[in-house]
Amino acid sequence: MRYEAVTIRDIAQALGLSTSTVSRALRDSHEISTETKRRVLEHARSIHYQPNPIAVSLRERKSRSIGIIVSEIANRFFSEIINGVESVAIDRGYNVIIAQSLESAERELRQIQFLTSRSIDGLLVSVSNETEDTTLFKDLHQKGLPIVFFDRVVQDIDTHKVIVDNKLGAYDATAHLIRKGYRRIALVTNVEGLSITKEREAGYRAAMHKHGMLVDDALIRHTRPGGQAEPEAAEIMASLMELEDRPDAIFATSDRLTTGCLRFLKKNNIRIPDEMALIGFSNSEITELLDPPLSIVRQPAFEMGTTAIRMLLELIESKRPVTQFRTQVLAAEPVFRESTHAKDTERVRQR
Amino acid sequence: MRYEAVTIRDIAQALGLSTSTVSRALRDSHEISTETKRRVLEHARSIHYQPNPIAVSLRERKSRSIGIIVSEIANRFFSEIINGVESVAIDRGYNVIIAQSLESAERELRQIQFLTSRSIDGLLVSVSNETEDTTLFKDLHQKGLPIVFFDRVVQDIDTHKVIVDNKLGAYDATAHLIRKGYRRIALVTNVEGLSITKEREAGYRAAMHKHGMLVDDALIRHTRPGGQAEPEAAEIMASLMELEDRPDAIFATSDRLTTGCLRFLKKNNIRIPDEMALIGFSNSEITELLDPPLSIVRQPAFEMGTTAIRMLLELIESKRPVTQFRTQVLAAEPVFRESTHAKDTERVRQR
DNA sequence: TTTATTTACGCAAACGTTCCCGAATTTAGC
DNA sequence: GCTAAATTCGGGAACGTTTGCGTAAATAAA
Repeated sequence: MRYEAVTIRDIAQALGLSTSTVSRALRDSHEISTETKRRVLEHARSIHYQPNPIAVSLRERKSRSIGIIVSEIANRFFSEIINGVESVAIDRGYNVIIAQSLESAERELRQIQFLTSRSIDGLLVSVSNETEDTTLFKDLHQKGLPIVFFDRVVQDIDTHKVIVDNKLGAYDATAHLIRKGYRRIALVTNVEGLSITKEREAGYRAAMHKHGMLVDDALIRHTRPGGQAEPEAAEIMASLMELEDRPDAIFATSDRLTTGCLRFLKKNNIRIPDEMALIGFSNSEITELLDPPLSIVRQPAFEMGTTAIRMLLELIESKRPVTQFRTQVLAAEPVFRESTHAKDTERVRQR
Repeated sequence: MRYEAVTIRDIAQALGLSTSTVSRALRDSHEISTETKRRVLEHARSIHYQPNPIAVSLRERKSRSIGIIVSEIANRFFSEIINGVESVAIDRGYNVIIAQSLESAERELRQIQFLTSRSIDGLLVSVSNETEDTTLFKDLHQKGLPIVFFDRVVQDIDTHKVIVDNKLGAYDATAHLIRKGYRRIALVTNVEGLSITKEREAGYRAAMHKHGMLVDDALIRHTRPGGQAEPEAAEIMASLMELEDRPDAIFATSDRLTTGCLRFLKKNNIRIPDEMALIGFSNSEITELLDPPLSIVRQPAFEMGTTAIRMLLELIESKRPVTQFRTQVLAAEPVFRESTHAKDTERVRQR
């Protein structure tokens, strides 16, 4: 069921040349006469010659393709990143193979093995929320496979990384809530071990302290590793609502968590923001169309993708081993809308 | 910058065997003694042997990877399809290479060439809204490359296809609007040449006729090939609003168009559904959280992905050329919410 | 015992490239 | 004129597999 390909040998035979000459002619080597080059190029075009990339890969020991693994494609944040990655990869002649872990460490392992076994030239990684064991990445990195981490990075591997300023983003969101008069601010956040979780929690705490508010650990809730964010957000919300001293605002730190919280609030007819304010990290393009329009912290996902792939290509195409690594930090952009409007009491005061 | 791989030859030398014996042992050939097999397997595991897929591909002339091209990844409908594709591909040992055309015929061509040049075993295609020239697909198909079209299919290529029942879905949506008392129903739809556009328009017309309403062509609007759906939806809406006899309902036939219309209506403070009802094809998971909750026609995207890849694998793994092709039709599911609630007058009448 | 058959393995070609060497021919240097 | 240096090309190995064919040893059949 395979369609027969035209090879370099076909050209050679047709023109009475050797395969080496044809190969060199096609690659515009200086040691081939212009006349021969012309003949080869012309004939190659006429029979629609296409080099076999598999053979080239085998010979060159590289594939001009890179792998990217994210937790899930159907998440605007990640698909935007992928768009960014693809946009520059294509220009540079690289193919990108996309894989998703679906927040499963096992599946992540399997996908990575699949990718590396396909001799990709480099790897772009945002780890799943379930991965604790990072030896696989360490091994690959040590073996010389170029890796760039983005978003959810693993701390103790020394390579290029690109993240957003999660701490500042979380700080801004929290400070905004405080300014608007909210006092009991719950943090509905990701799995505890994740780099982004730590950073965002730090931002939350910093804002609270800065404004002289004490942090109630009962209001800080993490999701479970490997779990589904949306239903977990609902669980968390339910338990928060049972507190004798309920929160008056929610800060959710991911797309799915935010919509999960919103869904819960609407289902239970809890008015936003009067009874409960809501702000969340999100890259959805329709948060302003929600009811109410949602305050969010938006991450520069596309840009994150482009810088990550640029860093990776830098590693791949470097002549000698790179030892100087950097972590690029992008700014997150808070967008404040109705879901965090000033509290009733505050509104009165502000008049 | 490449990490040295462990090959079959390493195993052979270590065990004093030939590469052919090792190869056969690894593939569990019957002509290798169980004892030798045991030794080979054991040693292979101990040194973390991983077969080089590039070499296998070159030898086998197939790559165990398939390509999929969609208009854009960052669209819930397509990312769900991809999820479906991936879920069965992984199980069957296939890798899927994802590409997006971004509604550009040129980019589509380039991506397809890239995919095929990487000797993929098969191709999953939903064409861009800009493609008119389908000779590329015809050539590939004729050369024997297994192709399965999904969603936006090209009519005159005889191969497996999977679509949703666009006509029925559009019929349901339109009939629903009519039942709810809307009379001037505008159709904001995709590029004219697209298969899905024709089918959905046919459903719209059928519903209108069935209910004894005449179709006003001024209310049927198509987007331009290659354009951006959201801004175009806004344009279309603006021009519809300038009609002396305005529509009282909008039926948008894609995700982006629907949100584009919604955004326009909200920006111009047009009340939904009182001044204008809205229903649209959409696979967004948060349409019920919008303001107002949106009536939609949801497509079984994941299932579309799984059936498409199954069909493709059927073609790929078939021993002899397949000549009997089928088109699988999946049912779309309408979900009615507030954005198409009964018209004021109708509401009164219904009491 | 001899012959036929099976078992278990090695040799070498092939997949389509690239590139190191060597060699023939032409050109330059004197 | 002769040597040295370009110039232009071909031979063939290599990348890591798989597999057709050959063959020695072991076993079965006679």
